[in-house]
Amino acid sequence: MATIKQVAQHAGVSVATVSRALNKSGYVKKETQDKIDKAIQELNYRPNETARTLYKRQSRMIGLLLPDMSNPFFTVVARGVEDEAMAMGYHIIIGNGDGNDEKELAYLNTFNVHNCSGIIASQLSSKETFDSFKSYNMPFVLLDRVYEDHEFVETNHYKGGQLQAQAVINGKAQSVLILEQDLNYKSFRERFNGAKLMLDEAGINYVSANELSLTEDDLLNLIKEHDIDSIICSNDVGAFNVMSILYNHQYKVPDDIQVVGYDDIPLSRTYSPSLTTIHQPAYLIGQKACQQLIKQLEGKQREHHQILDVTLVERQSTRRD
Amino acid sequence: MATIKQVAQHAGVSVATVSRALNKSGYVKKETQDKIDKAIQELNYRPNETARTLYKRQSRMIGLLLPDMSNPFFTVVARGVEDEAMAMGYHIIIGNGDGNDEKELAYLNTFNVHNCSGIIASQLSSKETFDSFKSYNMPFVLLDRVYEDHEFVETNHYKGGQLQAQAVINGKAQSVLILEQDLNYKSFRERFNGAKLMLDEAGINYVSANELSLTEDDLLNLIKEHDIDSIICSNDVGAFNVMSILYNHQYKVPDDIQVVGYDDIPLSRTYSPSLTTIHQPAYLIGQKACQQLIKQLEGKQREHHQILDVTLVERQSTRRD
DNA sequence: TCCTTTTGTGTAAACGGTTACACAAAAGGA
DNA sequence: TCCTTTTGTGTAACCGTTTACACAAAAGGA
Repeated sequence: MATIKQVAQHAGVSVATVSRALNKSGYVKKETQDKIDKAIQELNYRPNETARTLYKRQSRMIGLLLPDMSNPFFTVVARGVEDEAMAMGYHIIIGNGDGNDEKELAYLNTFNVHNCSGIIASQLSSKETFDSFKSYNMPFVLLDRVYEDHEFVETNHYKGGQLQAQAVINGKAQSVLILEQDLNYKSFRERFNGAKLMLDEAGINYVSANELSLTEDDLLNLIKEHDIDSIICSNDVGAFNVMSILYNHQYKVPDDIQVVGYDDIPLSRTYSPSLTTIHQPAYLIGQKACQQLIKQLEGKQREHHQILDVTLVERQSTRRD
Repeated sequence: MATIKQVAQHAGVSVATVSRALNKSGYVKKETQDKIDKAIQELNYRPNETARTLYKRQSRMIGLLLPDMSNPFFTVVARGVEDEAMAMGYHIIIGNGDGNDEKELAYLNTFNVHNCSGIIASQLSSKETFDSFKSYNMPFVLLDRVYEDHEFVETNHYKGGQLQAQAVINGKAQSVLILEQDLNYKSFRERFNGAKLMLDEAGINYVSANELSLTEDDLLNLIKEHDIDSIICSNDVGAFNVMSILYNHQYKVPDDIQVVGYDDIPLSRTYSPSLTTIHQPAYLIGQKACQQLIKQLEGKQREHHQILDVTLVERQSTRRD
């Protein structure tokens, strides 16, 4: 690879001039600029980002920390981040935290020692991790599973919960099972509260259980015991799981039991029966978070808390009047 | 952030000694080592990777170029790469090529100017891109959609195609529709050939069509026209799509039409009906590719062409005797 | 014309590490 | 004891950029 020194030599100027020409900083005579451009062409020169980063103490890289990119929701978020970053001339170092403190901190460290200019993170699994993040003094934006006292992009989970309830109410629910996830996260808690409120108001019975620790037998028992006719799941992948179990035990969806998901991942449209779910603008979340981070980096004005809207998508897994 | 200079000062030694202590290169007296360790502790020092990279002209980063990480198959591959890289002390810069020459070259360039030590790439969309990759003289390993004359990790696509045919033959297929994808890729071509051979041998009729350009109406027409009772899809996501269309037009899977996918993405197990498909060890592919690349980086001996096995997973979307 | 400002360029010092080289002290061998 | 080898450490160059500073030439204003 050619270096700036070689370009300078080839063009018969100093490296400082080449650098100025390159970055359009400072004065450069037209002729000189042309000579330099020609030299760059001929040597196929591309400035070394590492050297740049070292001097500026800032790389044009963004650390992206997700719980697990195998989850289709986060995959789409990641694409949103990635495309936006690419468009703005940034790049992504990706990490999967797996809800594991140590891994999260390891990635935080990685991002730091690589002079990433900022971080986009979802689900810092403990308050301590979050505090560590703050202590690094790197710009960062939280995503989806957020802490109130920091910049974030999320969706309206409370409304999402309400809409889930609305969906089963539309299908004349009598006895509902709400499958929740870790209620330590504000997002899950709000969905849960939203759904409960709505069901309470409608005077509909419900029970709840933790989706993560629920076995197939647990589920079937709950259904029998409470005569469940509607299930609210904490995400689409979970809903598919539930529907699969129902299918294998001769429950008809939505006639015997209706199911509503959360996320609206791409497959929920083509699943059969297609899944009624809450649409979260995953790609947009990623994009917005990236935009917000870059604004933060550049010291531009911005909203510190973006809350995006969610909508109910009614498909075949719930009943309709 | 503390620098090596500060550590040196704090410990009362030179930077060279600190560096040697850090990297366990060269001689360092036990006492000195202890002093340095103490200083590192107290200053919370972590060496700056950028500076390291600049001198060594090698970062511990690997560029990962995928067609599109929204595809669950590649997501899992990516996790395999990521976990393995993490375990070996490397990190991943990720890029989505979207089957687009320009993007692929842009990422190649990014990886290069960031001094990535190597690249793992899938689907270089043209021979020219592939040649560009070679011209950068960076170590790289191809994945899944490979060129014969370079190091790669892939699966046995020919066998995969045969197994797909086997699956529908097991279900007493009479008239098969094969949905293929871009036959310019060896992988798709081999699957196609494998399936055809198998069907020919069994004396079963088949027609084929390109899945990417196929509309819903096209599909329904083909089914009617050729009295199709079995469909071989080029991947699981495509199979879900097909099943969704069949479901909406009152075709029963597998009784009227059986469907077989390819990839065995996580959801194919919970889909209802669960999908008969070809299991590709996606995670393992990622892992192996990463291992192979790192061996290449370290000049270690290795297999240049790894071909992993695939298996048929028979589930509910095909008939059985 | 002389003085001031603008334009254009080069020299050299950073950025934060690694390592070649030099050299001194300690250890080992005769 | 003297010589050789091993051990331990520091100085300074280097990696490839950016930029502060110095300075000269050109342009502009009176």
